[in-house]
Amino acid sequence: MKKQKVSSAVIRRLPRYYRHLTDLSQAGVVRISSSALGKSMNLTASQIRQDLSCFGEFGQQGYGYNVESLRDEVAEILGMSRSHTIVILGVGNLGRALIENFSFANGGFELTAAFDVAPELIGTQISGIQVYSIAELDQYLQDHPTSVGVLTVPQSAAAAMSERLIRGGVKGIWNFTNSDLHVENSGSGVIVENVHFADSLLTLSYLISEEP
Amino acid sequence: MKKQKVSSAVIRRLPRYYRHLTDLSQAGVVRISSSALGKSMNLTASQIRQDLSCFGEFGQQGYGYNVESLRDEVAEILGMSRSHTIVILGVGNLGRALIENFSFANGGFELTAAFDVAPELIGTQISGIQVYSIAELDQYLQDHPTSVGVLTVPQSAAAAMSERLIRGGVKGIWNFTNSDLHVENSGSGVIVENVHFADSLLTLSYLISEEP
DNA sequence: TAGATTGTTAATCGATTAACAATC
DNA sequence: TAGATTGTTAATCGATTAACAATC
Repeated sequence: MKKQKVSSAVIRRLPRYYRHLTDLSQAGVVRISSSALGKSMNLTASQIRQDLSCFGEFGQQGYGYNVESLRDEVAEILGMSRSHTIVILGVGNLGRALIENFSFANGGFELTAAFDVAPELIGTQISGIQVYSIAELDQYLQDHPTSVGVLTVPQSAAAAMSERLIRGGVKGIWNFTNSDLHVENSGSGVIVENVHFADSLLTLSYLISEEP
Repeated sequence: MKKQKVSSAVIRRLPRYYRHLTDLSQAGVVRISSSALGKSMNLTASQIRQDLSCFGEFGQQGYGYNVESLRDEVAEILGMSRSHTIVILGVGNLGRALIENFSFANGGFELTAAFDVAPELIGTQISGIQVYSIAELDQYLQDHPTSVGVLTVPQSAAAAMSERLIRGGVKGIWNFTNSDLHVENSGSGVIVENVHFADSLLTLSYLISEEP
């Protein structure tokens, strides 16, 4: 794998490559050219070749790319085989929705625990995942090295929970609270990935409002 | 409001401006300069002035911007005062989480109905929102002009539901299914805004895997 | 008035697209 | 071999940053 800083634009396209290649593979497609893949993904062939060249040489002149092996390469690039572990903070509707319906395993993540403050939830299991008291979080993280913490807590709790996750040694925070976490100054190198529903809907609002 | 095509990069920053200005306003801040706002949002002062200049002149030399009135301008630009209506397709965990916990009203949207196939849900209300049978969708959209449809259905149903929403005359689709909808060829001008959890988590996976 | 800060024009930087020699 | 298609270098396009006259 080449060592060069890969631009964020490229990184954000990688999961789409993975998704499309998975679909193609399941549809039985064995090989594909950059121009065919581009057509199906709404990208130029140039861009696809340029993107992939950040990571290596996966194609063959005159042939194109083998769908399955390219898919595997992208999975590897994305770190999907690294057995990351993940815990969820906040078992409200959204936390529960993720636990019950989101396939962490498909992304190479193992969901190991959930945490909440509600006494009626603590000690129960949801889809086989144990719910602990938030009070046990720090100890848990110490005992169980964890790659990512998911923040599905109320916005008012976001900053404090984020700090505890960082102190607990997570490498990333998947933030569903409608706020910008400030982790730069922690010097921890922790990555925050935001899923801002509200921002997303407002973007849509703008786009439909501008229509003629 | 100036008429120029505004770049997607700028549009995606607008909700963040709105969010930060709301916070500032609630914190009692009356005026702010582009450089101070930039510092708090991790943008350059230039970029902020450049962004805002796409839509008009909202500042004053030597003073900066009035927080509250800039916030109101951004809200207007985002179309938040247009009384958009919205319906949810799919009342699983995620649909329910949105109905019960997401404040559509904060974004200027009125949530008017939900649809599902489950007999035990149809006819009930969730947080005051009536759940209809998916079979009634087309008639409903005909009777109640709707701005946006939210797709929280299983991926297998996404394409069909998307088509029915478009035929029903929505202007936008808020897509939570892990798939790329192809609406370009419908010639309808419908806007799709995606919230791809899986892509987001894979991006995070990449970023934490690259760390030293 | 002097200092601060805007909106805008120009300069720089980065990302996308095009072109093409290499080669399967 | 001839045709197809890659990886990469060069050209273009767009977005961000810097600079500055205008002015509150």
